[in-house]
Amino acid sequence: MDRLSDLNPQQREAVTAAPGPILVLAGPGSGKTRVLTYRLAYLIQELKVPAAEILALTFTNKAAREMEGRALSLLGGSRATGVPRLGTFHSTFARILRIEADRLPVTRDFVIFDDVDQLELVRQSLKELNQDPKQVQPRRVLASISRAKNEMIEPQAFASDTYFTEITRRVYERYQQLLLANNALDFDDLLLLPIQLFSEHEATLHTYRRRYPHLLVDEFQDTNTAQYTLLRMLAGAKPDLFAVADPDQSIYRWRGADYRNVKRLRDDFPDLNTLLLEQNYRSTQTILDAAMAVIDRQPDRQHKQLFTERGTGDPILIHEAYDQDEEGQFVVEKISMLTLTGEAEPGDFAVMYRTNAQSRAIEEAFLRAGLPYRLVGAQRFYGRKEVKDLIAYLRLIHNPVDQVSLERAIRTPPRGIGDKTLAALWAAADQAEATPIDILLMLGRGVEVTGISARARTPLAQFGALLSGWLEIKDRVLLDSLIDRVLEDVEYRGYLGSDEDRWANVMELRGVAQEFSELGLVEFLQQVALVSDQDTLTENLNAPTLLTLHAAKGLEFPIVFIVGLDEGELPHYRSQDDPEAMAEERRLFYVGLTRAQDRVILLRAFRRRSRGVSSLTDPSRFLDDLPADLIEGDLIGMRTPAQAGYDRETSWQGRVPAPTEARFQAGMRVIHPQFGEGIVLETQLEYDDEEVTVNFEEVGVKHLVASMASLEIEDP
DNA sequence: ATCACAATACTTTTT
DNA sequence: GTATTGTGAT
Repeated sequence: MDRLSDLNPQQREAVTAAPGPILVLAGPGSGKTRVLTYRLAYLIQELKVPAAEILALTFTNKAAREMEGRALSLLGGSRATGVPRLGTFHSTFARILRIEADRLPVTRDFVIFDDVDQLELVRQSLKELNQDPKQVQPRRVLASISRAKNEMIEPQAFASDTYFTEITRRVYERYQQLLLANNALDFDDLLLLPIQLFSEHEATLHTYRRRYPHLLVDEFQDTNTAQYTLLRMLAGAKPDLFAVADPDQSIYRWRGADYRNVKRLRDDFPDLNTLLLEQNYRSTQTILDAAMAVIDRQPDRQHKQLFTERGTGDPILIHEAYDQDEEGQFVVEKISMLTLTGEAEPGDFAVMYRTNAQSRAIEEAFLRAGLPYRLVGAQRFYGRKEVKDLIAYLRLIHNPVDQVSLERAIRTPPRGIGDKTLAALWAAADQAEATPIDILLMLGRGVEVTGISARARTPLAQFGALLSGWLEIKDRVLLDSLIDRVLEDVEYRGYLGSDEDRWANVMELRGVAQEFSELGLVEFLQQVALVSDQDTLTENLNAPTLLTLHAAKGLEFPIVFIVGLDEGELPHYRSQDDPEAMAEERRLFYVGLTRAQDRVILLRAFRRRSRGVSSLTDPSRFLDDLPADLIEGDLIGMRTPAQAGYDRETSWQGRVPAPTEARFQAGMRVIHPQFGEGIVLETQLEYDDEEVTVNFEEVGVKHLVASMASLEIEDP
């Protein structure tokens, strides 16, 4: 292969390794995706493997598409041997399930339930079990069920040692029944069912083993038990398996990902060929040193010496803003400055945060400045009400036993059908041993149905008539015409009123449907369920990108801002008492740092608003791990002992009464052990403390808490 | 009986 | 700031 000279010796060794079980342990920015793509091309061009025998699995659609693009350009026009199969775990096995639907408890028209639909089923199950949704949180139950499914634990095997787990076990059982009754699968089923299928029908497993003797896996450290099991099944005893992994970038533990699968792979394949990629092609040495300092604090971890030939580069800038609004303002100002001086383009910047909710303050800063930005994810397009409404109609038309969609569609827009009418409809369906859809269609034709009152009949019959019209044309007209007809029939535009934004979303979805006209409703609905908007990054806009640290994995930017480096935010407070979760927060910070090519700018806010209340924050513990010689900025030595504040607030005796009078006054000269002398600009009494703004001669304006910052009034 | 609006509780990360 | 539940008007 002529392009092999593009690679360094380590990369070349990996790409040209003899077929067999191969694990490439790679650091960030070491060209993982590149190696994976070259391997794909190498198999086809040098080893003459028919492309159709290669199955490449990724976690995101973005990664799959990127690989596809790179591979195509690498292979040129030589695709005579077919096309490699490239896709996410979920979409790949969803496809296989449709092919093998005869052996499944669902038909090949099954729909995929997203988290909102799943939650609906959990609520329904809880109601049937006479559980108060206030006492047993549906979200918790669902999370617990999902965890079990990722670990391949069936309802019967689910351990129920507490009241909560017993409830969960029963809900789990009922939830599975409801899914099947709706002819639906959830995300976890897309992996679980293939496992069941393969273990029950060995011949089928062998068919797929023969079809794809060559496996490629990206981000192997993110596999969960179900995914690992599937890989092992497909791999067989003597596999050609090429996996790339970076355990330090494992950030999906909450989704069942287990980086220990890397170790399991070693145990399961004793002849595993493990290769290392340590040279980094992305970042400056300063950034790598900082990142290593952060990740080396992790216990039980093999040290990786990351190195680059890019030189030292700029120090890492740390800034403490007053609150989240000022944090956003600082980001925007910094970007404007660096763009104006010509040091960078708007598209060179990324702003990363722990939670989607944090994007708001940043967005507002951009909006105030009148500057454009790109937002990844956040308010998910497919999660919007208007979008879900339309999808509910389409799902109902495609799969009439989908009761979750029926309930949603029949209620929106409001047409005089409420709880009582629906209850009557379900009851009538039960009695007639038919589906609610059958009853609706009958009513639509003017047939009398016992159990349906005169009052309920009119709106139900009207809806039934509309439905029968849609079912009749669904196979004859193109997808976008079907959508137009539905929207028109239910007067959806009128329902939205003058909300142009929401109508625009509906039209955008119609636009996506238009692209799927050829492929049809099944493919469209699957796409809608499995493709998240995390993947829909508009490439052509030259503007800063706003995204979560999770969404940032696999990407790189010249200049990276990470905001919200406060205790409770990053690390997130939900990870506080679980060491494994805390370790993951650290890896998340590591991932963020290593996205940067040239510069990293870290921000934290002294005061932060969450849940409506504004409170003071402590700087993130991760800031302490950055070597002093790599950083510059105004936070150095600022970290306050977190416990000092806690002790006072939680003990009864030592409770400090709220100061009734400010000790400091504007204009006073004060002295601070670290910051030196300064003048008080402003003071403010805050529930049990005094907040002082001081302009220090040496270090500029600082916000301090009087009781904690040993601030002294200077004698005149 | 249904629907709009107000009050209330809750808030990680994503296929 | 948002999802869910409760209440009062139609």
